[in-house]
Amino acid sequence: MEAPLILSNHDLRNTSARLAVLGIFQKYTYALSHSNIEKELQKDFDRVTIYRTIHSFLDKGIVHKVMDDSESAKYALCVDECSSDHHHDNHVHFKCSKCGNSECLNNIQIPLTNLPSGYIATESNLLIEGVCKACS
Amino acid sequence: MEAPLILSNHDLRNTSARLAVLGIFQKYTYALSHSNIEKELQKDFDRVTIYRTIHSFLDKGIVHKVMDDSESAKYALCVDECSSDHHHDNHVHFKCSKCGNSECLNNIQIPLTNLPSGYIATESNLLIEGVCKACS
DNA sequence: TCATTTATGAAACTCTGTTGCAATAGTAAA
DNA sequence: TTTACTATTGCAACAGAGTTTCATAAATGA
Repeated sequence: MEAPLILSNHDLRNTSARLAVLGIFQKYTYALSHSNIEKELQKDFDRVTIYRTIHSFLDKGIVHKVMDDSESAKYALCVDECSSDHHHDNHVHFKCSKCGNSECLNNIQIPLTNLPSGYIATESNLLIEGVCKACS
Repeated sequence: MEAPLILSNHDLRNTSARLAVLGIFQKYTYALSHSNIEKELQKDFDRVTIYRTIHSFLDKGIVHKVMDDSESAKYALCVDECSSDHHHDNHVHFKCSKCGNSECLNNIQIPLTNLPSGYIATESNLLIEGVCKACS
């Protein structure tokens, strides 16, 4: 989908900062951190603007947070099922120990797990670490 | 096991900082962050000492890193199978969205996942979010 | 085009985590 | 017990991640 349409569909104004950041997310297949995005941007947006852009994307369900064991948070585009009400809640991510990139494996479902009694699951995230296709 | 014995078994000197931090890990059933530990300590150890203590515990396999979606890293005691060579590599953690605590579910194994061809898994971490027994 | 609302930039700040170095405490052996 | 060696600690300084406030600028709907 076109970036300006994605923004307006999610009730976000079409600003140059958002279009630029969204374009970067669309360009990469793996999860990006704030500093990844900052370096990739041509125009010099303020650090704070980038943080706020990421937060607005998170709020509206355009991107989701990717957990890996690196210091800082990473984000990746949601698949179509995500919305601001309800993030797609069964993510599998793969982090390559060689290149350090984290990819979403959208086609793979997390198998259900039997929790101890009294525990109620609402969301689950599986992070698999190893060597990715490009590095093996 | 007694704290001083745990330290010497893992080739770490018995210092007051390490005994104090290890005592805190033994006291709580859920994963702790650096700041959790700092607040909990009676005696005023230097921030850096606490960081280094956590790192030495990680190195020696006394604690492992717990991933959740919070800003800062959290750590929890390893089960007995861990060693400095080989961390137990199939962790399931449960994060409660009410109290915010992350527990290790040591009895639960992560089901195997079929990866796309070319991907090689060496480790996997499953984070389940929801409501814990104490909060439900 | 105008008024309103939302987004941006700048500065200042907090929190997390690291590094280098000198002083101190543990440990093993004499 | 004392010594000598090595590991650990505290301190200072730093780098990076992330947030808040507020005045200015840009987007949108009328």
